[in-house]
Amino acid sequence: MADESKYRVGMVSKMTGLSTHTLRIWEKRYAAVVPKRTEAGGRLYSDADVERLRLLYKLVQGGHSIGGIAKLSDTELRQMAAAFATPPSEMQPQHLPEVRERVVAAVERLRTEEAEQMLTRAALSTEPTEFLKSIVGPILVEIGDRWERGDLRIAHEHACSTVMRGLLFSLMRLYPSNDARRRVVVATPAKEDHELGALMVAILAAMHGWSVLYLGPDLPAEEIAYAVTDTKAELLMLSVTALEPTACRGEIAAIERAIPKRVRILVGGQAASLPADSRAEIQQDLAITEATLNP
Amino acid sequence: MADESKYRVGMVSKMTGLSTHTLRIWEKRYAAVVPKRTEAGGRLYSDADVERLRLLYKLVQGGHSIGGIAKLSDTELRQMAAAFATPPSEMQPQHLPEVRERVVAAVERLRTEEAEQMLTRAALSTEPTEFLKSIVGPILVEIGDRWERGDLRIAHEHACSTVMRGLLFSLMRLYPSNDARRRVVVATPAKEDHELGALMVAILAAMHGWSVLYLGPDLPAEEIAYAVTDTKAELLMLSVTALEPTACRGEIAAIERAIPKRVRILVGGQAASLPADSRAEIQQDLAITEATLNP
DNA sequence: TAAGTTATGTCTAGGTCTTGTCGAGGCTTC
DNA sequence: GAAGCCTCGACAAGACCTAGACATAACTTA
Repeated sequence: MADESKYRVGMVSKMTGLSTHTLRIWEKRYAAVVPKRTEAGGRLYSDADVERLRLLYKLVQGGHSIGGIAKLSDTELRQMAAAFATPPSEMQPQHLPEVRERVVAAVERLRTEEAEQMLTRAALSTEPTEFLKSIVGPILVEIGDRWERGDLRIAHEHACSTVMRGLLFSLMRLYPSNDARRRVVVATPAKEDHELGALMVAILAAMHGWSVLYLGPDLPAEEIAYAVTDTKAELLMLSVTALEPTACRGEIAAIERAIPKRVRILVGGQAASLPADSRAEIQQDLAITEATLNP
Repeated sequence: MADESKYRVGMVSKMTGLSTHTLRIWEKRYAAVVPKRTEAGGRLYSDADVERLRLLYKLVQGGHSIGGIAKLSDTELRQMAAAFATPPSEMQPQHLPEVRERVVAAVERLRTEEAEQMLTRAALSTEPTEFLKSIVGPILVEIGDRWERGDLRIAHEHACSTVMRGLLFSLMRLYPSNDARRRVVVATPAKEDHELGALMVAILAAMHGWSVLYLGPDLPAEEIAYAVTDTKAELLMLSVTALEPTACRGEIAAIERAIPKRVRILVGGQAASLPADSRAEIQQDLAITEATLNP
């Protein structure tokens, strides 16, 4: 492990892909790497030097200027390279699991401000659909599971869903719907208290330019029908998470009878269930819903 | 690891999606970000600059004018992005009674975007307590009354409370609680579904620097007690709007038995009702609650 | 409704800075 | 003596800089 300076400049050129000219000029102008020398003045690079050069080259190819990065430490370079490996404009997908973990940990300690803060950051730096699918959904599922296992309490579940509701409401306000022609009503049938699914699809719709009337959870069939008719909506989205299938079918049938035929009906959520003769469509996957919402 | 200003304009362009022209002109016209310079005059952006630019771009894409938001602080931008679609600068004081009227009219026609927009403006241009007392409260009362008279439907009431909830959630996020010592838990007892009152006091508390754990509506006594104990809160605020007095007293008694004596308990809302031997305090008026919250 | 005004993004022009590549002339090594 | 390396100065392409002109759209005002 002694002095491992063993490569001469031509060798390093072949190893890194940089020309010998470039190697020399990077040293002269930016001191990007400063190899040892033989007594006669020849450059002798170490493995560490080569590693560093490869890192630099990678970053330069990625668009960084050598002048700007040449003086950074190896650690910083590695960080940048890691952050750079994936598309630069969005938060890295591999960070998402970590966000999930930390949010759940915060909820566990009932530190909702922390959870909120992390979620907000993630929401702002992630593509919204991705955010809903990779953060919000999984976290809700995890909290729900752990609650059923007795691992978490109702208080945790409440705290978490409160934070999520706040966040999703805020997110929805980011998309001012202005296209009055494409109206959609979003709600949850009577007795169905879980509104997070409805909020998520409401956001998707708003994102895609729809004018959203979000009515929230637990709304009787005739009220949903009234809202659809009154606003001349062309689409109705229902979310059913915990309702028994029978009740679900009953409500949906009642709604179908009461609204114009031209109104399309989408039903999503884990407990979605349709009457036999229904014209509504079940959509479990947010991605599919999103496709449906596209003009 | 210092404040590494390391990205040049072309790089930042790739990272943010803004053209180099736009980056320069935003700097020149609005001082949206003012990057460091190299000795030769080249722009050097830091990570913070990039994040700010992404935030700005996001808001601009969402319909804001760059001129209106360029000079806001990072915090304000984040809050806006997370909470409000309207920049704080555009707000002018408005006539509160008129706002009320117009909001109610919008709800009547199920035009929630309109209602939301007006409320948001009012919220941002009015002193928060004033806003809650003169706008939110009265509107809820009016809608409730007209619903009982059969003048409005459940759908209207739902739409209205949904808008309000969204707004109040967003409003709450404007006050990041930082004083970890003064913790307060806000919730609604079991079977009490109306959370707007709780949201209102939660906002008041957050405004006054409390660290708020908002648990939402319909929480069993033992869960509330757990949350209070676990977070070492020194204050518990309950809101009771529609619960029968007996149930209310029962829940409150159960909570009192389960939490430390030193925790102060405030109960507000139209249907607030205390057990005979209670040490809790009833507070109907937001102003009084606010006074209590003051250090 | 038409004609200004304002706000905003894009483009051009002419000059400076950055950076990779070359070649000349000289030294070492095999 | 051929190959490899060294230093230094020159050079061209491309990235950037400033300033100002334009095009467009939204809003005001006449």
